[in-house]
Amino acid sequence: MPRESPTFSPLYRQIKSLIGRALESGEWRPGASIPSEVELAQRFRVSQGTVRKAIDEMAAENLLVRRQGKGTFVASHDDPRTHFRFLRLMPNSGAVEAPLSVPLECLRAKAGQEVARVLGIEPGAPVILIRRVLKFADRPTVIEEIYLRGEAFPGLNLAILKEAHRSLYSLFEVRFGVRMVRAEERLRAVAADRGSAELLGVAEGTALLSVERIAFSYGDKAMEWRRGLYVTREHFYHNELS
Amino acid sequence: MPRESPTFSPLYRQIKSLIGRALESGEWRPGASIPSEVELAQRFRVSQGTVRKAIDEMAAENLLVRRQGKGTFVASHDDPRTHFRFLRLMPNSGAVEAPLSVPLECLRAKAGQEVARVLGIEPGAPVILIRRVLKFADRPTVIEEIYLRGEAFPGLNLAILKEAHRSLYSLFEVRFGVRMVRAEERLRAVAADRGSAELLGVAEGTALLSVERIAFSYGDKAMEWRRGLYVTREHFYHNELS
DNA sequence: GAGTGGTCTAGACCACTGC
DNA sequence: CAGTGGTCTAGACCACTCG
Repeated sequence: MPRESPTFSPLYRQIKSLIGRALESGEWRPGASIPSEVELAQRFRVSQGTVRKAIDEMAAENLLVRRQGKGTFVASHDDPRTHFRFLRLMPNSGAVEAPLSVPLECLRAKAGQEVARVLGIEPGAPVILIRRVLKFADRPTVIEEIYLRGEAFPGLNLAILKEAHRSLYSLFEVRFGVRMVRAEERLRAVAADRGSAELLGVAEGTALLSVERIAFSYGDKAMEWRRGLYVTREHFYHNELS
Repeated sequence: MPRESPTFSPLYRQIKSLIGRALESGEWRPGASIPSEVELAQRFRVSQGTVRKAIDEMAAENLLVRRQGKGTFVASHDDPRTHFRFLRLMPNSGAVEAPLSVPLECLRAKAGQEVARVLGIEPGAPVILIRRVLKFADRPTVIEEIYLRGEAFPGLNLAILKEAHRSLYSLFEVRFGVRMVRAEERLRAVAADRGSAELLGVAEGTALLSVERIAFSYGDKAMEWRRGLYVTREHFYHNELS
C-alpha cells in the first residue's frame, strides 16, 4: 500500500507551528504568560489534550515554561534558572558565580565575507561588533568578539552595554525583543596571541579554550556570531552528555 | 492548606522507576525490545496512557527508543544513530568519520584516592586502566586514559580491546552488559607535555583540548573516569546549547 | 473558591511494520 | 492481516497558586 500522505503532519504539530509563529511575531513577549490551555484549545478548535501535547514539546525545547497553578510562560533569559544554560564556565571549586561583563567597544560595520556567510546575510549588510571582557572574582577570564545582525539592534551602543546590569541575552530580550533560542558551539584549544594574553593577564602562548558560537532566534535565524577565549586555569567548560 | 502528601509521586513515575529497575537488573538487554505498551499496562495494572507517558519520558532521556510499528527497544550504543552522541569531535571540513581506536595498554590496578572518589568506590578497590590512541584519517588525534570499575568488567584485557571492531561502549554492552547512560565532561585547554606530544605527533607545548569525563550507568552509578587530550587543528569539539 | 497546569482513564481511529 | 506505536478526544479528578 503506497503512502497516501507523505506530508502527514499530526494536529498537535500544526498547533505547535501556530504557537511558534505567534512567538516569532512577538504576540507574547519573553517572560509573559500565554493563554491557558483551554483558551488555546478553543481558539484552535482542538481538544485540550492536543494543545497540551504541543506545549509539552515546546517546553522540552525550552521555548515555553510551564508553572503549575500559574500558567505557561514564554521562556526568557531573565529567568535565573535558565541563566547558566549558555554560559558553561564553572569554577574548579567553590560556588558558581555570575561574571562581571566589561564592554570595551561597540562598533557598527559592514559584514565581511565570513560574517555574512555565518549570519546568512549579504556581504556589506550592517553588523555590530562588540568586544568585551568577562571577569570572575575580579579576574579577567574570558574575552569575546561578538557580531550581531545590525538591523535587529537599532541604537545599541557602548553606553547601553555599560549601563545594563544583566546578561547580554537578557538585554537583547528586554530592549530589542530578540530572544536567542539555541546555539551551536565549536571548541578548540589555541595559544594566546600577544593582544589576548595582555587582556587576560596571562603569558603569551598560554593554552586558551576557543569557543565559537552561532546563536539562533526563532525560526532558526542566526542572529549572532561570537568567538570567546577562555582561561581555564581556575575554571572549566562543563558539558552534559546524554 | 498544608500539603498532605509531600512525597506525592504520580503513577507514571512509579511505572518509570519499575521499568528503570527492570533495565538495571538486565531483564531486557541493550538493543532488545521490551514488552508492548498493552502488555506493560496489564502487568502494572494501569492504563496504556500511563505506560505511554512513562515510556515517553524514558525515550526523551535516551534510555529507550520507540519505533512505530515495531516496538520499544532498550537504547544501545550499537545503534549508529546514537553513535556520535558521546564523541563530539568533528572535522573542520568534510564528512564525519569514525575514528580508529588503537589500544596501547590494559592494566589491572588498585584505585588511588582520586579515582576512588570519582568512581565512588573504596581506595584500593580493583580498577582497570586503559590507554589508547584514536586516529582520524590515519592521524593520531586523541589520547585517552580510561579508568573502569574493575569488578564490572571481568576478563577485560588488551587482546579483547584489539579484536573488538566496535566502539568501546558497544563492547561494554555486548560483552559485559554495562550500558553507559549519561556522562559529565569538563573541558580545559592545556599545553602538551613531552609524552603526549610524541604520541600525538605535535610539538611539545602545543595547545590541546583536555576532556575529562565521568560516565554513569543505570542508577547514576559512575562506571568510568577518563581523560582525553584532543588535537584541535583539523577538528573541533561540537556542542549544542538549547 | 476560581483558575491554572498535571494526572489518569477509556475508547476510537490512524500510520507503520512484517508476515 | 495482526500487532505495534502514534494521535485525538472527552471527562473526571488532583495539585498548586493567588486573591
